[in-house]
Amino acid sequence: MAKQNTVFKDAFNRCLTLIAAAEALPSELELGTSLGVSRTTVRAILARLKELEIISWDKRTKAMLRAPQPADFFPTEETSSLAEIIERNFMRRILAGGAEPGMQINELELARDIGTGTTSVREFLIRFSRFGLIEKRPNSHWVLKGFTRDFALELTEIREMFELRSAAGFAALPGDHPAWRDLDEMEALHRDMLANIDTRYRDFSELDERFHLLVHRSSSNRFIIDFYDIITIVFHYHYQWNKANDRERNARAVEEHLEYIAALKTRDPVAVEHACRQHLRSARETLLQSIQQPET
Amino acid sequence: MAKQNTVFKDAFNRCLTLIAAAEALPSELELGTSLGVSRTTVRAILARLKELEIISWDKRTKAMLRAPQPADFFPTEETSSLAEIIERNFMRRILAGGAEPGMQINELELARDIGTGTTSVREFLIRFSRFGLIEKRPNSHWVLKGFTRDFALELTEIREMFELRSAAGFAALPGDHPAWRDLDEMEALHRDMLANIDTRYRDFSELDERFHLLVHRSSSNRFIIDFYDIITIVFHYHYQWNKANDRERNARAVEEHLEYIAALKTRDPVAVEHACRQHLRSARETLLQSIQQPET
DNA sequence: GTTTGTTATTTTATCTACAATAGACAGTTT
DNA sequence: AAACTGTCTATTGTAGATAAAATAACAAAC
Repeated sequence: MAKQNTVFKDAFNRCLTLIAAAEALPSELELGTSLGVSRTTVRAILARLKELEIISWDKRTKAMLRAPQPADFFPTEETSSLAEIIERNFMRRILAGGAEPGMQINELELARDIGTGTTSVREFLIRFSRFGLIEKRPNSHWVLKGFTRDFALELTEIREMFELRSAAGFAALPGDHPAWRDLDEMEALHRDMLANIDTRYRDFSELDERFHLLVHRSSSNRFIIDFYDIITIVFHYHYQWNKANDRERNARAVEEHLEYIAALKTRDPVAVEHACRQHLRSARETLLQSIQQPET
Repeated sequence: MAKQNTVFKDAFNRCLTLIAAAEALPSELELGTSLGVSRTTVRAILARLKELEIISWDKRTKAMLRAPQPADFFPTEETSSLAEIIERNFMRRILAGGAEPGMQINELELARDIGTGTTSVREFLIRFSRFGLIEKRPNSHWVLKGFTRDFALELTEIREMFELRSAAGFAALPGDHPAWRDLDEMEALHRDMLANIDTRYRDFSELDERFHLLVHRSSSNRFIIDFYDIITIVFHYHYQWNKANDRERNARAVEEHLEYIAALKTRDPVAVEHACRQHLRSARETLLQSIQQPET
């Protein structure tokens, strides 16, 4: 197999939920842009919808025949791209499993375990290397540097520099900048979550990511925004892995975000810095607490 | 061809210059470590040396038969790794050639032009993408973001944050830290160069890189050190490409480095920050001047 | 003028194969 | 017995091939 048709399968599934609501089907081109795929793929999707007799399709007359059933969807395992599969697999190994720093990483072995070719694994490792957790020895293996205390400290040091700068930049944005509206929206989402924190606290990870990204984007510096990818992936997997006290931790974090947002709105640099530092301090604590070994 | 034997050829050449001086040949293992290659490669080198009748080789008795001739060396074109070739080629295209931002990059075309397989080009692009000059559209092409004024400003913004922090960290190192000796050595190199600036100014690029790396290393933060790769590659190719007034520019920079070094030695945070800012300001000016188009 | 049918072409994502290189182990020499 | 060498195996680096997906072109249909 040269290429899995995961793009098709994933778009097909999304298309099913999309059309379940709407009655009339839009044009091919329109469907393509709303699903984020090309016309070739859209036509493949339409062909399959017709085959399953979910829609009738003759030229530009497309009509719903029946509502999509759960059985119509492709299984979710088949909709993730290879890169996602490899990432999940790899992160599970190095975060959950006992992966000691210094361990060697073998491309072929990794590929076999995941059930994929070496090329994809290789490309993943190259992309992943920018996160500073692995390192390549040319003509030889990769070395796992490990999710150590040092790593967390170095990561948060940069994060704090960047976030303080971004926050100051945000507070200095002109009053008619669209970011202020986004911030209002963000505040509403936080208040919503806080009101129903007992049932919603698991969704905090995603909200957290969106909030900080909003702040960082105001820096309009590609290096700051790109660096946030590292934070995102680390915290994303970290949340999945370390669930101790997450209800309280997240509730506290939502409150801190609200204070941070309020400070931004005052546009007072001193207040912003104070709220930002406060939140960053507890984020660091949370991260450090989850790392067992007291590394040098 | 599955793999070029550039490691062998390069190591062979270095071995020729190495043994030209020494009389006796060391053991295979020793030779391997001093050339930075494995025993397999060392044995291939020895076999060729014997074939060319430069040495006699029987088990552990190895003796020089004649001095190496220029003709014995492999041509330098054959000693660069594929990654280096691709990098040079690509940088020439995007820096020297008129590469407009927004241009599409085609893996296959690039590979054909360079005379290599697509895999290597692809891997290069993935590695290179962390420099923020190109961006990938999944399932589609790469987009050149271009070496624009914006890029230079974003790059120098981060550089200045990191360097100020590193410089402050350096000044705070304990007095017996080995970095102080390295700094003395670095100072001597600068004085040497300044004394013969008319003939030596072309070597400044390399000295510059070494000096700043020394400062950054004191941060012992992998993200700061890694980021310096971007600075290095940009300035490296930038020097090759923009030679206007380089004699004066470099002379001035050497002087600034000496002031910077002197400030570090005082260990006075205020003096350090002042000298550091001074140097960073002129480095930024130099970079910006070389970018023609006044981008938004 | 927008949408579709049709068809062809281009380009990426991924697999497989193979030479170069690294590394391990056992045997040999001093 | 320590250092070195002969031999073998494992792994990486790279090329080439192939299916999925994107892109393009254009006439026909609405």
